[in-house]
Amino acid sequence: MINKDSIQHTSIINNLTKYVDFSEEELDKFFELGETSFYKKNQTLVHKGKESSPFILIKKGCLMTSYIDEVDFRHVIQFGIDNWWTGDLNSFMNNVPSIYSIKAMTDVEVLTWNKVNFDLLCASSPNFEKYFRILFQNSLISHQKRIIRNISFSAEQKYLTFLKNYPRLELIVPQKYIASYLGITPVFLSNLRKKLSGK
Amino acid sequence: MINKDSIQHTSIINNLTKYVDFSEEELDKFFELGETSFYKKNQTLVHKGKESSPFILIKKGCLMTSYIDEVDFRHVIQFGIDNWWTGDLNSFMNNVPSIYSIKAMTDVEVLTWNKVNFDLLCASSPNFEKYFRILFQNSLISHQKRIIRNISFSAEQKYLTFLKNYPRLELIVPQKYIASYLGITPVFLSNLRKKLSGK
DNA sequence: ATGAAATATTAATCTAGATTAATAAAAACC
DNA sequence: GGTTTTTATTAATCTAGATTAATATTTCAT
Repeated sequence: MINKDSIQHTSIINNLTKYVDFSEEELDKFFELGETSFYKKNQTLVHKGKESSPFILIKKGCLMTSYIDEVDFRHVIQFGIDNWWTGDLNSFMNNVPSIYSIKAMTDVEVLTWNKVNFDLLCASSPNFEKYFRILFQNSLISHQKRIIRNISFSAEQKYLTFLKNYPRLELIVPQKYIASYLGITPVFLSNLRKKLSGK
Repeated sequence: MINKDSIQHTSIINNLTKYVDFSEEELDKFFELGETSFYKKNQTLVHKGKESSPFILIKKGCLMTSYIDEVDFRHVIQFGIDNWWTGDLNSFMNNVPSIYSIKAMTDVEVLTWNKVNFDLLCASSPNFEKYFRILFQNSLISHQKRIIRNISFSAEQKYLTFLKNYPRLELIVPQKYIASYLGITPVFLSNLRKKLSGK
């Protein structure tokens, strides 16, 4: 049975089958257990300290995940775009309130799984365990690289790397959030940009 | 069949069965495919840019993973102790030379898997996929927390958090490596320690 | 135990990036 | 389309942490 949405789902399927050889039925199960929803730009999907986070696959658009500290200061920890997974993993897996806030930077369409459906999915075939193992593994590798950058790069190097890694995002996301992601102040990022543009 | 080493392996088994319900046979397979080796303090297990990294489970002792940059400057990215997994995941999974150097901080005993044996292990039972999925997932959660600390904590906060997270390590590991792990200079860490001791 | 090498401390100076505050430019709203 | 709100720029000042260099301490090899 071919899924009704299969045309829109092509790029997701390409992504899934990149590492694991899923059958038609498995793919159907995947979409069947996921729930599609839409959010408007600037809407908050997950509120810090309130509901637990679902596991989110972004179909279209851009989401921003941030940590809000004790003095209500926002620290951006991730941007996600088309085909990226996001969500507060800890909140999701252990059903505790999210420590992050997740907000739409553009209108977005997402597929989400709650813990129950995620467990059903994993239980339905070991291929999903494998897929998520590899997904987390790759994510871990890039998190390690980011830590190296944090420790050893200057603000300028971090910014240039960001531009390389997320070429589109500068046009979509307010600069102050990019500064926060890089761990620098918006004022300093503005100075940096001026300096770089004069080169 | 009870494994000969089973007494020494108790704490590893406790760790494995914490998240996944492994059978006796599965545990046997685990130890059968892993290779035990011993290293002396200060020995380098994995050389940056040379061999690919195995996947390493530390049975006893302390390993340090560091990234050596273009100008041969060392950036410590992880300490591992008893029961921790370590290794250059990317190098291991894709069979490319390690970008990290892994060095023994104490005499160590490790169990290692090469890619072939890791794949055999994962293929032998979906329980291993599940175990590694959860392992990577948890590791991801703590990497995210570390990124938040990197972005938002002062050197002092980072150091205090380090002491809480790794209470024993300060006595084992030269201070300059701890400074590197925190992303500060050894000189500044020394100043910090003096300031803190006077409180 | 003794000397050589590695590590840690201390003090002086310097700088990348923070902070504050005022102005300019963009977005958002009715 | 004008007004309010949010975001970005610019400039002046400040500080956490870096750098350099000299001294003290610890570790290691013989």
